Amino acid sequence: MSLPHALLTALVEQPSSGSDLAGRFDRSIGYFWHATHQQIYRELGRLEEAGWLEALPPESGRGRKKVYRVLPAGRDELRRWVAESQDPKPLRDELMVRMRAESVVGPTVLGDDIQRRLALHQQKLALYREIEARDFANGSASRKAQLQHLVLSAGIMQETMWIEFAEKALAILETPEQ
Amino acid sequence: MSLPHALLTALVEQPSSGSDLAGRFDRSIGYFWHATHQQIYRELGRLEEAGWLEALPPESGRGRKKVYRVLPAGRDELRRWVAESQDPKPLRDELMVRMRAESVVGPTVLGDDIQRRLALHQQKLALYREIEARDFANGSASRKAQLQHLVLSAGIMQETMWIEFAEKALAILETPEQ
DNA sequence: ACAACCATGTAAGTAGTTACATGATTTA
DNA sequence: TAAATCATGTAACTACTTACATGGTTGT
Repeated sequence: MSLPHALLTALVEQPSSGSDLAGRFDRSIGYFWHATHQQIYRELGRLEEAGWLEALPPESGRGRKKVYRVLPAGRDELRRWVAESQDPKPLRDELMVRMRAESVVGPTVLGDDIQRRLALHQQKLALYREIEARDFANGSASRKAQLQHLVLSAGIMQETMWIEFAEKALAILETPEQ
Repeated sequence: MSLPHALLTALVEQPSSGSDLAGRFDRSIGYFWHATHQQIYRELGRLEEAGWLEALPPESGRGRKKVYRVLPAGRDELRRWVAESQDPKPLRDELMVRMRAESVVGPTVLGDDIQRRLALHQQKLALYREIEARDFANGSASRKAQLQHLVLSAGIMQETMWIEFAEKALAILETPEQ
């Protein structure tokens, strides 16, 4: 279960409010761990309850945002969790189910949807490459930068793979049956 | 939601009982869609309720296995679903969270676990290549065979990518800090 | 002051997980 | 005939999703 630890990580990097976090889970962190604002608020409550976070006193009278920061116990928990061994989660790839279904009840218009998604993945790849050029132009000196670059490059590899797959799929799906 | 359609696909390919399906979801189908026997039995009940499946009369007196086959309505539903457009599911990659956490609270022994998982992925890749050599040795003549080969090759690409990633990660994690 | 939006939250529902139960069949 | 295993199933729980609610803040 990673959501609490994804939040701890995000908050170690930068103390934030729920809505700040929701924003970050739509961008950088969200590229490898998605969460909605409902999940985030609920989990922040639990983490505070567990004594891993504290809410900073509402600053400058503006009674709106509730900014959290990670307590030492939370840092310890995060360090413990990172070192924990985990098995790879069982896969669930909806598209592969569709491909296999197509192969037994097809032909269908599955190709249309793959075409559409191909465009999405090309966009995402372009975005990742842009981030890479902006944030990791030089030779990634520190260990921290190297690890963060590696995470980004995993995203790039995945999008590249997806695009390759989609192109192969289209080649098969769009070839008229003999 | 793909489980019902994964089951329909599996049953179009081959009418089966719940436990047969559980076995197939540990092998071929399970390589891209995981399901436990509890999910399978529950869902078979729903699909029969919906009129998409029927249970064959228990054959030859052995009152044990309940074999299902797909009814025409189920085939129609499957064809409809394949052509439906879907957005890519938001990612949730636990390992990437761990990498990013390592980068802020590390160094930890994360490398040990990656080493262990690297071996698992190498095994899986070897298995996929074996299946490929056995089932798709010749030039994949029919459309059906081409699509099934493509699904398998997606698995091969993914495992290959994972191995590449793990090796890069280990190179960083095992370099002593300057 | 009114509308639009922002930040936080509640409620209800679904998919998937984990632990346990029951009867039927095979094996020692 | 007792033990082990197989096939089917129930129950309780957790994570995630979708839809809605409330009160505070900003802009006109």
